[in-house]
Amino acid sequence: MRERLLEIYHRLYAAYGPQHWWPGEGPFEVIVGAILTQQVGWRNVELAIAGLKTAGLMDPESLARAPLEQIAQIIRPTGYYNQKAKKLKAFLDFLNARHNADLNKLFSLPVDKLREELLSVRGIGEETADSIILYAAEKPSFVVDAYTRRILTRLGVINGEESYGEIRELFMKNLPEDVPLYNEYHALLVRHGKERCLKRNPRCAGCPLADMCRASTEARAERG
DNA sequence: GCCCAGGTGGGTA
DNA sequence: TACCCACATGGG
Repeated sequence: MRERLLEIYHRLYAAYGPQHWWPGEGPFEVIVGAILTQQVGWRNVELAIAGLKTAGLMDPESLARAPLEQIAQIIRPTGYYNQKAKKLKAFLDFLNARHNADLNKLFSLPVDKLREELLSVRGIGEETADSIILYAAEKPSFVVDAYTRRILTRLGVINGEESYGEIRELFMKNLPEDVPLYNEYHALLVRHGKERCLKRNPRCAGCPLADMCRASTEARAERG
């Protein structure tokens, strides 16, 4: 499995190159972006982040002081804006209550404890927690998303029914614990996922994983 | 007009 | 546990 996961990584890297994730500046902006990107395209998130910066709210203190309604209006382009405004507030309340509003204190926790605390915040689920750990705290926690599941299923690496935690463990138990590797791997899976090759490129022209896809399809056919 | 996008939490059986 | 639903805007 280790060789297989590394082969996929090397193919994607050769095809797409470094993705320079996370897009954005600084740990707080990464956290805000991780919450705002839930179930919405990144382009919409950029609009919201620009709006927060213009309003002078892209720091924990200012955002914590801003009225919920103001935040909601600024982040409208990301959809679910009322929910997401509450999620941002919930994180800030947590940071203030548990870590004296200091991101460095939060990030000084061991990964498991950090993950557990993030998951206790209303509105932060597994993917958002892992995104914050990996891309804001820069600690090793593999991020699994819809593209990850779709691509691995297509390649026959998983059957698609696995839980988030099972897929995360598949990566973390088979790959070296390496932050830059986790960073690039997840970013490349998203990059590849956006190709939508199944819909728009049925013949897999130029796809770096085309032969692996075909082998998986044939193996499935043989099993019946 | 329709479908999808770097999810999450709450409710019901 | 396994579904089902609400949350909502912008781009193809």
